[in-house]
This record gives sequence, C-alpha cells and structure tokens, in this order.
Amino acid sequence: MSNKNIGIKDVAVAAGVSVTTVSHVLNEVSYARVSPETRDKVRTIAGQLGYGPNRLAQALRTQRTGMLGLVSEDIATTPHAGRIILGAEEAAKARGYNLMIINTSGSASLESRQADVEALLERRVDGILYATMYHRNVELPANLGSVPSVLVDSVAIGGNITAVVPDEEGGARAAVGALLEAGHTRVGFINNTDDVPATRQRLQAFRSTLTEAGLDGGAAPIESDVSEVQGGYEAARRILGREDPPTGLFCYNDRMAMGAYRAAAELGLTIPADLSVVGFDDQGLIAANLHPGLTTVALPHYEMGAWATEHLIDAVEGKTDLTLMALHPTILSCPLVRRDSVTAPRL
Amino acid sequence: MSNKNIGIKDVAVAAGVSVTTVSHVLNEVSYARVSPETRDKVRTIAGQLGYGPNRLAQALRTQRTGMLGLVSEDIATTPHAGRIILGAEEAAKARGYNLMIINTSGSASLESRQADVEALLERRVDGILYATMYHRNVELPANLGSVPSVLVDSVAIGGNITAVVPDEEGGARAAVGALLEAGHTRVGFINNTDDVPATRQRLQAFRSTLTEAGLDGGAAPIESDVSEVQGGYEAARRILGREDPPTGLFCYNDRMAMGAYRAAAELGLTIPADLSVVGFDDQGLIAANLHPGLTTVALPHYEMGAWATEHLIDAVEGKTDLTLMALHPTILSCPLVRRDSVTAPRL
DNA sequence: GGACGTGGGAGACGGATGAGCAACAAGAAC
DNA sequence: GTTCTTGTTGCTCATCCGTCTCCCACGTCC
Repeated sequence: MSNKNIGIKDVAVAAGVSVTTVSHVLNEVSYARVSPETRDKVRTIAGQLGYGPNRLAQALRTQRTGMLGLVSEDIATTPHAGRIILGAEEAAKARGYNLMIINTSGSASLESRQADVEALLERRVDGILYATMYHRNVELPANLGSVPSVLVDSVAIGGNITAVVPDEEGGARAAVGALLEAGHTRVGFINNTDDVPATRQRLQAFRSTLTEAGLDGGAAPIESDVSEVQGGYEAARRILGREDPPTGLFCYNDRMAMGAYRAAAELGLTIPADLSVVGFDDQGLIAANLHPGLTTVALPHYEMGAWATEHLIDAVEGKTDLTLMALHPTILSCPLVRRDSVTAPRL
Repeated sequence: MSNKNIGIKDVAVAAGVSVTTVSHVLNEVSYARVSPETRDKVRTIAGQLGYGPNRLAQALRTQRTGMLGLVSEDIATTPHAGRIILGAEEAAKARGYNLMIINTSGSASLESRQADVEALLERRVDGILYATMYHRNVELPANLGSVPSVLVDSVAIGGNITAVVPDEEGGARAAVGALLEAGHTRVGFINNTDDVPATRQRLQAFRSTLTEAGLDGGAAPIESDVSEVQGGYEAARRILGREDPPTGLFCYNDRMAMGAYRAAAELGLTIPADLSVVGFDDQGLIAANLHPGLTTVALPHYEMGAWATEHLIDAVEGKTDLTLMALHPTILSCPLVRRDSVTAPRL
C-alpha cells in the first residue's frame, strides 16, 4: 500500500541518486544513460517506499493530465448512459486514462452545458466525450472545440465534430428481416412520434426491407405513439384492431413492445404463436424478462463508448486526426438478439 | 468562451499589477488589502481574457484537488449505480467538486480494487466514495483509509468506515403495512435466497409486522428463490398453489414481483382484485410499466449518493469527523410508492 | 516614527527535461 | 611509452509548469 507522502525526492535520497535519475529510470526515458545497477536500485527503493508519482505535478509539467471528461445526459434515467460510461471507462483504463464525469440534463440550456464543459477544461482534461441520451441532433457548447472531442450517440448540428452513432437502419432491417425470415407477410410497425433520426431511419428501413422482399412497404400497417409502454399498448390495440391485422410486429423499442405484449394478451393473442414481436434497444430489464423473452435489436452503447474513447485517446496522442473523421459520423452495428417472441405465423 | 492559454500572469500584465494581487483579488483573500478600483480592474480584465485558474496548479499548491473519487461496482448492470452516481454528482457539483469515476466488478479481486483506489490516490482525490451494487458486507482495499472515505449501500466487514445504507426494515414494514392496511390477513412473502442483509432484514420485518398486527408472523407463507423474474414466478406458483393461498404478496424485489404477475395471470388471478402485490426497489422500467402499476418500496440510491458526498465533503473540509460516524451505518428511509397493485381482498 | 493603506518578491508544491560536467577508455600523435 | 584528443558512459544542475502565500517595501498622514 502506498504512502502518499512519499515524493520522488524521498526515493532519490534513499537511493543515493539525484531526482533527475529517479525520474529518468521510472519513466524509462529513452535518451537517459543510467547503469543497470542504478536502475535496479531505484526501482527497488521506489517499490519499497510505495512511491507513486503525483499525477498533478506530472500533469502540470507535461501538459497532459491523462484525464478524459465525459459529459453525459441524464445518467440515471436510462440504463443506456451506464453502458456508455462503462465502455468509455474500460477503454480509458486500458490505456491509462481516467474519466471525469459530469451529468447534464438533456434539456439543459446551452449556457449550463457550456459551464459543464468549462469545468472540465479548467481541470485540463486531455479530451472530452459528449454523450447524449438517445440518438439525435444536438447543439454543442462552443468551448467543446478547445480540446479534442467526440460525440457519442448523436450528431452535432452543423456537425464538424467526430461522432459515433448506432446503425438504426441496419438494426431495423435485421428486425424486420427476422420476421420475414420466419414467414410473416403481414408485418406491422409500431413507431415513435418523436422527430429523431431513429424514428425516420427505422421507418424507412422498415418500408424498404418489406418492399425488397416483394411486399408492399408503402402500404404496410403503421401506428405511431409516444415511445413508452402505454403508447405501445395503445398503438398495438389500434394496429391489431385493423381488419386483416399483422401477424408480425416490429416495435420502435422494448418499452413499446412491452405494451404490445399486454395488448396481445388482452386480445387473447399468444406470443409468438398468434403474434410475433420484435423490439429495439435490448433493455436488460425488459427484453429478457418478458414472457416469452423478447427478440430485439441491441443498441451498441458499450461499443460506442469504447469506440469514442479509443479514438479520442488516439487524437490526444496525435495518432489520429479527428477532423478527418468529422466529415461523417461513424456507424456501429446493432445486432439482433434472438429470444422467443418470433416464430412462423399460423396458416 | 475561455482561452486556456491565459494564465494569471497574463491577467497581471494586462491589468498592470502583480500576479500576487490578481491572486488576492480573484480568491478574495481575507487579509489582502487591495483598493476597490484595482479589484474592479483585475476582475474586468480577467473576465475579458476569459481567465480560469489552472486547477492542476492550484491543487498542487494548495494540496486540494476538489476531486472526489467514486469507485462503483458494475455501473452498467443495474440502474441503481446510475442513481448513486447522479446523487453524488449533483451534490458534488453544488459544492464545487467534481467526480472521478472508476468502475469495478462486484467480483473483482481485492488487489484489483486496491489498484483502482490507488489510481484515485495518485490523482490526489480529496476523498473517496465506494459504492456497491447492492446492500451487502464488503471487504475493502486497505489503502482506502488514506483519505476520507464513505461507503455507499454497504457496510465494511470489520466496519470502521462511515457507511450509508437503506432502511431495509422500515421499507419492508411499509410494504407489509400497505397490505395490512388494505385489509389483508393472509399475507405471503417471496424472498430472495442470497445471504445478504436485505434478505434477513426484510424477512424479519415481514414477520414482526404481521405479529404486531395480531397475525401469526411465524406461520405466514414464505417462499424463497433466486431474485430474478423467473425465481419470482416459480416462488409465486408455489405460494399461490398452497391451500388457503395468500391474498397479499410482498415480493423481495420488483423483478420477482414481475414474475408473480405472470404466475397470477396464468392462474387466472387478477391483480389487484384477486391478489395484491407489493415489490421492492422501484425500478423505473419495471414498476411503473407493469399493468397494473406496481406498488413498491423505493431504494434511496440517489439519496445515499448525495448523503455520502455531502458528508465526505464535510470531512474533507474539516467540518465533520467521519470516524465518529463510522460506529454505526447511517440508515436512509425507503419510502413506499403507491401505484395500483394493492386493494382490499375479496370477501 | 508608528500606523495605515497598497501592493510586490520570492519561494514552494512535485516532477520533467535540455544542457552540462566528471570520469574513464580507446585511439592518435610524438 | 607518454601525452593529447575524442567519445562514451553515468549522472546532476538549473529551470519550468501555474498558482498560492508568507513576508517585506513603499508612500503618506498624523
């Protein structure tokens, strides 16, 4: 266990060498000429004393803190933020960086978010990760530009900042594909009413996947509602109440799918025998716990956090030029997670 | 927007005073004697230049970083961690502190966790919050003691560290009380099989609340299983399959309650008309989204995070002596959240 | 010549780093 | 064989990073 009152000076004295030499040895400075014996001695003594460098002093001198700022929206509201944080934290730890986290509200004013970034800058973080709660276009505080930054799960309005987002379209195609593959020809979509990229892209992918399969995507049943359980329930009631109702349902997210489960139960429909359902998000608490388990599409939050961190660190260390990547957001795939809510339709 | 290349020296030059004076003014040093005019000038210039102090240099000099370390178990696995983080972050921000977060695994070795703490210590955090995923007894890395520390949602084995935990007993009493109040006399408990404080304390509270109400707590129906949806389902099947089954069910957590919902549905029992259910945890995604909404007991994760941070900062600033509080863990109440799963039993 | 009223100088915090210096060996010049 | 040159090895000195803070300096007015 290290004693934090030990400085490099103490190691130097104990080893009978200068501070410079200790620094050279411990940092393995390439041009330093120190005999193997001295190196050993320094290292041994440093170990015995439990010396660890004062990262503050180090940072002050080297202009590198080894800290990354992460401003995340609504950390506690969704489990998504947790996965982003985890991905970022593990990637950072693997490369010797640490994360400084600031929470902000999705509805916070630009000034407030600017103040958050400012706090990070005062601490001289090497770079900043800016994570939003869901995939959308966001207006960023201007001071974000003063250090390398990466956007997670959103694209900047006027976008000239490197961003990483989920492959909404590919995910939706996989979801619809799972239903088609099982033999469904009457496939419906329960969509969200918010005007966000996910809504538009999933809808478009839904339509074109059907069309490409020889069905009429333009005429497929679609109901929209607020993207919560209740909205899903109501939209499902509507869509299942149509004449010639769909036998396969693609839901905007797992919460809406949960509502669809209830609607189906009330209508005497068994899942998956009478109705196959596919969700989106793979929210652990819902998807795996519904009965039957919900087949859904996973959002790559962990991966986005990790990807963003990796590339941010590359930029900090001069191994990458972020401005080159800023032209188009990077898209990470959304894998289908198969459970038990999809099967062949009744004849 | 502040330019981070501006130092106190630049402000001094621009204002035509010494660095000392700028420091005096900006920090409002009590014993400093500076004329109001000079003060104004310094402040104005600092504002114009967008000066912000370099917190690293400040910290190096004052031996205070204004950073708190938070090591949290399994950030992404449960939403609980998010709430703790949020509580801590907001409390910290309110007092000018920032949070440095490290994730660890609940099953991580003592060495690995010690390394995590070490990383925080090297960064000279002023104090450390150590948060576990659920209420349990935990063996702590020894180096935790080198700075003020507070344990969140757990108690140290050999406990001489200030800790804050939920009031399991009070929560369970409130849950059972809600059922009794509605008129139930046959009340059952679906418990967890893990040997953690929550399991024991909720069981004990369940029994004594019944006994105090004139019922036979010792003979009340209890079934235990793993604390997941499936376990809850199976335990509920067992308990509802008994002769003279309970009309009111207290479940160890919301996930088990979710399983009980399914068991009830399969048995043709309507909630709450035929069966009243109370959960524990108030997991947003489950409790509010089940149908009918689940009456449950909320765990004070946000509050624990905030409480711990408040008191940690007090200790760091010398306003509190943590060792005095270390004798007994602080207990935060678990409020009952009433929804629609409890009503009077059928006659 | 004290007592203000104003303000500045010079470390110190802990570590990184370019320049410099002593000691010694090998080769060159005589 | 001795002395001088040149190079290498091994390590140290002096600074600097940006801020705080103790202590001192100066002018002025009684």
